[in-house]
Amino acid sequence: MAAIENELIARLPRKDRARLLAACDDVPLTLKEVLCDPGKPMRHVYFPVEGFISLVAVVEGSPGVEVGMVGREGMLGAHMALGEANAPIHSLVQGVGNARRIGAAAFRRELAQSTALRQGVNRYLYVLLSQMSTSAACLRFHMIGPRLARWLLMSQDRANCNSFHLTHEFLSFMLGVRRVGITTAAGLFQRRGLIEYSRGELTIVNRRGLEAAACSCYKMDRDGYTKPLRVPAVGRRLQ
Amino acid sequence: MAAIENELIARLPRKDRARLLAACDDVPLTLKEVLCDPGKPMRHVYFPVEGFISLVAVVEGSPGVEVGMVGREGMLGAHMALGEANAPIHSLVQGVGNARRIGAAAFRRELAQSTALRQGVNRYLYVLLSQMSTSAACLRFHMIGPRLARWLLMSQDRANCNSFHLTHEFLSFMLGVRRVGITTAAGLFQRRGLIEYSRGELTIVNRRGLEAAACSCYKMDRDGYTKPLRVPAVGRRLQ
DNA sequence: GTGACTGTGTGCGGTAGCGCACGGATTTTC
DNA sequence: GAAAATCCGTGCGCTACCGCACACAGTCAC
Repeated sequence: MAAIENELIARLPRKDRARLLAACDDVPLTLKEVLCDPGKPMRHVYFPVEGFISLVAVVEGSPGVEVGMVGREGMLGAHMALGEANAPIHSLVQGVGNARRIGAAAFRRELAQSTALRQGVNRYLYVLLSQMSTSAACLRFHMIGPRLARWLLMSQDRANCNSFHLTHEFLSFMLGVRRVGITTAAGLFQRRGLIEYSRGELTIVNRRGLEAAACSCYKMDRDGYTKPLRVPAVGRRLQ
Repeated sequence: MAAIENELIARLPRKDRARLLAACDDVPLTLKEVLCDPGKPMRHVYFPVEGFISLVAVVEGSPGVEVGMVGREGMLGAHMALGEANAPIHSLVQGVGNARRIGAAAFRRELAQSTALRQGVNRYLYVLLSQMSTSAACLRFHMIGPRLARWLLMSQDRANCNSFHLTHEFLSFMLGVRRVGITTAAGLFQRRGLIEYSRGELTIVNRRGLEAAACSCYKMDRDGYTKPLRVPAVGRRLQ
């Protein structure tokens, strides 16, 4: 097993993990690659190992906005476990890296064989629900600066690396604001020594400072991943 | 069986339905009743028959905002099927009526016994995910007027009745805007003959007109409930 | 090296929605 | 029937963000 592994996979019992990995391909995640479109059937399920994927909601009259992020802690295509073949949402690669990929049918077979996998996927679906509702409110009430800080921190957590390639243009798309809004907010962070960037290469310099600048949703998201990992015994029965 | 029934329950095979109903209480949904708080364990699962429930996300520095609606077409507590006892979000009764209520443990027993119930709940979870992502984007990009129209239409669909008790104050809370914003938008609708209201009693007069005034998210939501009801055969295996 | 392209900074007018505050109208309370 | 509470309308200044447009600096292609 690689030194670094997707966490849902890493938590599986050895036997289940081996079987799942045997059914997986190792694929690169290339920047801005579109992994699925809403309403279209998904052929594969992805377990990111490095890099991460953005879930983007699009409505009429908008270029889209990010409502969720999938990194090493999660997976893309969890809804397959709900018996739905079609993707509910756009998703595209945001941080380059690589992922374990498994075909839809094979994934269903693994689900049928592994209780632990079902548990992990279900738990992740729950986290996703919580994350989306938080994102919705954050999107509505919080200002660009704090949201940008949150986004950068979340990316760093998932990409596991303090510098990544992203332009203001792209960030503005993710946060659903104007490019200029990003320029202003990022410029402020740069002057305060929290980040540095130039021509699409952004580096987080002062993580603590950024945490202070982020809205509370960052903390909520983090808690979302750690807290629900313990479920009461009675809840495990059916998984 | 009552002339009107929750749709998830109505779709169950007769035997499963009878068993589930036997385990249910019939409870009234009273206005502004809080059915669960995030992070706290849920004791019951609700299947609304009439009336509906709002899912409300709260973040720091906001009074909250609605991110989802549960009516006859859905249920509150679907996450139980994911093995999580704790509610992911606030939910409170928004339209009075009544619901089938079942205890958490009993619900898990029913899930274990009924494939059809598992299918229905899973499908509904999928719908909820789609609905939330749409809501997030709608919240961000659409203006008060169209959002208000959408909200009224969605309520009407769920409450199954063209007039309900709600004040501008409450609407402003649901949509995450100022009360005055609602007054302005609703006043316009009233002058255009789409709705009528007075002291907390609001009536939809011209549904067509309201549909024209609503943002496209209304249609997206509707489609969300109807379209995914057909799943490819291969997807059913595990449910 | 020249030109094309990409990424960032700045400026300007416009506006949807905000916070706050007050006034009038109807209903409820006692 | 007087007092209190609820609900709705209006007005005013403010601000965060929008759309648009342009200038400038690295970077890349050839």
